[in-house]
Amino acid sequence: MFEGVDPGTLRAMVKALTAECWPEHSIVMEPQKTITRFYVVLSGRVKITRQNLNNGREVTLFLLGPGDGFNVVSLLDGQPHEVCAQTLDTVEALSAPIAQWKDWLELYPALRHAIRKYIYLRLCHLSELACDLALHDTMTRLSHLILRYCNDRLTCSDINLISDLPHEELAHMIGTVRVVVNRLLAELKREGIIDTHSGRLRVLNIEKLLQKTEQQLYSIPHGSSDPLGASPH
Amino acid sequence: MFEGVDPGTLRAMVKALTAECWPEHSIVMEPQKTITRFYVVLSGRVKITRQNLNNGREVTLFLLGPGDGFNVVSLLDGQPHEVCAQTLDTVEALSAPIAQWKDWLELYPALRHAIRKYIYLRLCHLSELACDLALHDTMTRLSHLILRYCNDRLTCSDINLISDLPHEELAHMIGTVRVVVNRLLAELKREGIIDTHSGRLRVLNIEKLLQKTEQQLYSIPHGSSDPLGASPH
DNA sequence: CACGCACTGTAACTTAAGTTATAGCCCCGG
DNA sequence: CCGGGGCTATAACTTAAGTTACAGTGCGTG
Repeated sequence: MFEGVDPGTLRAMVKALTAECWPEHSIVMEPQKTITRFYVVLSGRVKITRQNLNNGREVTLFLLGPGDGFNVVSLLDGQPHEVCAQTLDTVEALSAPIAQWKDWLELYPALRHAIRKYIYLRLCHLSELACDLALHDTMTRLSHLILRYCNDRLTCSDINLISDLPHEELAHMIGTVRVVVNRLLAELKREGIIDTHSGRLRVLNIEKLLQKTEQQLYSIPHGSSDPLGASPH
Repeated sequence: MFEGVDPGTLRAMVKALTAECWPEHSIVMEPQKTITRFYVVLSGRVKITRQNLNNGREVTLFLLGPGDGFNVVSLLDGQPHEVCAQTLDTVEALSAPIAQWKDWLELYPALRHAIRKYIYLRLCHLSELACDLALHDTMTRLSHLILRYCNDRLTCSDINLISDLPHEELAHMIGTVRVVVNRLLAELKREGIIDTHSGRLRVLNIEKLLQKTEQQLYSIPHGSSDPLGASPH
């Protein structure tokens, strides 16, 4: 979030920031407050969600951890937003009024660049989410989710932010429901791709997990008169 | 896109802009070119899409018309993006290299604000799309689409940008397929909510269309034991 | 140490929505 | 005025994924 911003600037800013703390599973802000302050998470996780009051469904647009900022729209002169921010753990955060942030943005080019880059990441995340929802089945979406939050692509023994989430929360992140996530995780476990012990998700075989995301490839396309005579299967 | 930017600034900019024109149904740029130039549409429509090569599915992230800009990510120092821009009509556009736009952004605060606001709108649109896909059924999504593109909420006799699109394109905008859109439109027609003549979609009853988006409310919730003392079985 | 609570695990069933197929319509060009 | 291409319309069928229900498991607390 603040990469490339020099320590002097940060020190100047920190005096004007207010520290706040919320217990786990509490609501950080209601829609009408989405345009008053911009927050930076210090510890704990916050989810930005939206609900459908008719059918009780919920979707998580962003899962934020230490170093993440939220209420980006407020920095873009936006209107109040129909989103809800909720904590998943005990959360500490710093915040300042929007007007203050705007002053800083005018004053410090490095901050401007950092925020610009951060907004870019947010845009990417949202378009990823929308594409996933529109183009892929639930298994592919779940695999994507696990892969995306593998913090280290090589070792991949730890899936921070996500590894201890209940199935319900995972479901919200890929636009489905608890039972389906459970079903899919059971399948992945059966195939030795993942493992869950004491409520922690671990990836055992990242190659196989990657294959899962493209499994549609392997399903034979009906007619199946193959071009080169070699019959598959 | 350029609201609030004074004519002097625009005049200064226009000299450095390159005019381009593409025929309908042509590809404007490939993913690797998404970080070289920023475009502003003068006439015609452009769709920003993403595809799933496995199952041939496609989703339209943005439908842009005159006055819209595209390649916003490039202004945010982004990486190349796996999106594809295609024209729906003959399209005229102005463009300039990213570096040029960045200079302008530093020079003209009004332009900075305009772009900021525009990016906000894009973020909103994407989060709307993601929420719709995750939370609502296809009928609700289609109704939302029609309502959103009703250019005038009162008269609503014209659905610009959308009214002459083939069902296939509408389907891409709500993450479904042609046949389903056709089915849903047939239902809306049967109920006298819309009308299609000579390939143009028109809204006849906007109230009823609004109701369609919340229809989940009216479906009786199975058991239906009354709220006043009946045992929930 | 047992009670309750929050979560996981599964099975049986239902349904929305995707797939396949085929017929008809309309406009444009030869 | 005929034929073909692109689009609409509709029906029959299939399936992924959502729903309901209930049993099991583990953990913290009184």
